Amino acid sequence: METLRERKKRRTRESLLRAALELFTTQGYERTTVDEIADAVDVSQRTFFRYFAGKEDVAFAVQDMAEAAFVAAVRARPPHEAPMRALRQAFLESWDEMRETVESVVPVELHLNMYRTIEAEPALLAARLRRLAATEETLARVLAEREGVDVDTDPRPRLAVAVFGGVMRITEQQWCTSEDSGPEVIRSLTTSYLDQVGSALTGNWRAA
Amino acid sequence: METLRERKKRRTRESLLRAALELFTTQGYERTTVDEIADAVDVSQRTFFRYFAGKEDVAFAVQDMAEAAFVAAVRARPPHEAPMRALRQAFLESWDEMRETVESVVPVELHLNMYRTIEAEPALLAARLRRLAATEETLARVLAEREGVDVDTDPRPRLAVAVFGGVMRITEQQWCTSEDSGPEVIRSLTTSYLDQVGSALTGNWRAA
DNA sequence: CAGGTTAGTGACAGCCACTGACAGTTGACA
DNA sequence: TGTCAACTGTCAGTGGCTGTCACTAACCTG
Repeated sequence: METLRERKKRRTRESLLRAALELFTTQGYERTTVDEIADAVDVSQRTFFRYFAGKEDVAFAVQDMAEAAFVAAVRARPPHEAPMRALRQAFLESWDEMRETVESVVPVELHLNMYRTIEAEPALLAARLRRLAATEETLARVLAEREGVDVDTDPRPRLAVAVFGGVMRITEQQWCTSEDSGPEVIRSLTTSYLDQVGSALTGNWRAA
Repeated sequence: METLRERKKRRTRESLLRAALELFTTQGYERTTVDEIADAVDVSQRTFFRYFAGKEDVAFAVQDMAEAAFVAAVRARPPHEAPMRALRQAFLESWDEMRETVESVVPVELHLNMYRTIEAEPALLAARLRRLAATEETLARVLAEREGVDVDTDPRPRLAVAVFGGVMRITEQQWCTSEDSGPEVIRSLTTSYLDQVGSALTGNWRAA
């Protein structure tokens, strides 16, 4: 049960989040000031900073939720599965859940537009990559535990996750530049790219 | 032949660079203000911003030089070489040249300390990852041209480079946390990790 | 339901990175 | 030596972000 105070808090937070994404995607991240976001929701600038640690935080609030769902899906995979397969299956499986999680806060369309904005704005791209790195560290530890190896002495967990993360990043990038922006495209691009990693490493691409 | 004006400019720039790295590595990046850097060289804050686009730029000035040398080395590899091998060989080969390039501006010791600082400070790590992504984009185009494939339709150049970049990042990370910080360690770590990528992808690590 | 307690808020002042405008200074060159 | 262009300093201003303090609204206890 939610108290009145909590309800008000949640409404303020979600209003700020939504207003921020709307402004970021329409007029750009750099060109949007915190004052504008606060004004759009009719609260003081100081209040904005009580809900979000900074302008960057609000931009990634939704992505963070989706990524958390993905990490949880990886944790839930059967332990006998090979590492790369666990990552792949977790991604495909958590797809619908991620969508629901997102939809509960902001329109999916808005969330997808944010991906394009992030890719276009250097400041956001840098933050995105750092966050991705943090997630990769978490995933590496999960995989290491599953396989019973020490993440600090055996580089393979980190290597596997780095490759997977690289594929995810390239997928995002390609999806952002492509015309048809349906959410299912990401899904097929990811599996396609994962399948091609092997051949990408063993040179002589012309033969194919 | 260098004119007096040019000499003064170069001296000011290198003084600023050195002072900045010294301050960043000793007292931290966030805790160092641009005013401090300018004061250390006895120049106005405004002048600092005429030499460097921002606080971030000065932090990566040396890395940028080293990376440029690496990219040039990749370009110089014989065209018949397989992509991943070209990257690996270029890295090993350009090692000494990178060291010379660095030494010509700041002490190598200082430069190596910056790697640790970058890894430790979130703001710098984010910037580092974004710059690495930019370099990867360049490398992908170089590889694509070598192999005669289209970088926009064939994902393999970007995939290969992403894997290589991932290995480089993990190498840096591991090297930063390890005790012995000799420059040769990076070299051996890189080759070792590159050799293990294959087995990292094909699961069942316990068997090894 | 009256009281005090606590959480959330707004207004203000201040720090720091960064930029534009303008004026002063110094090296280059005829 | 005088002129021009490059370099620099000063000043004012913007935007992200933080600390402080007083005020109000919501909660809780008797």
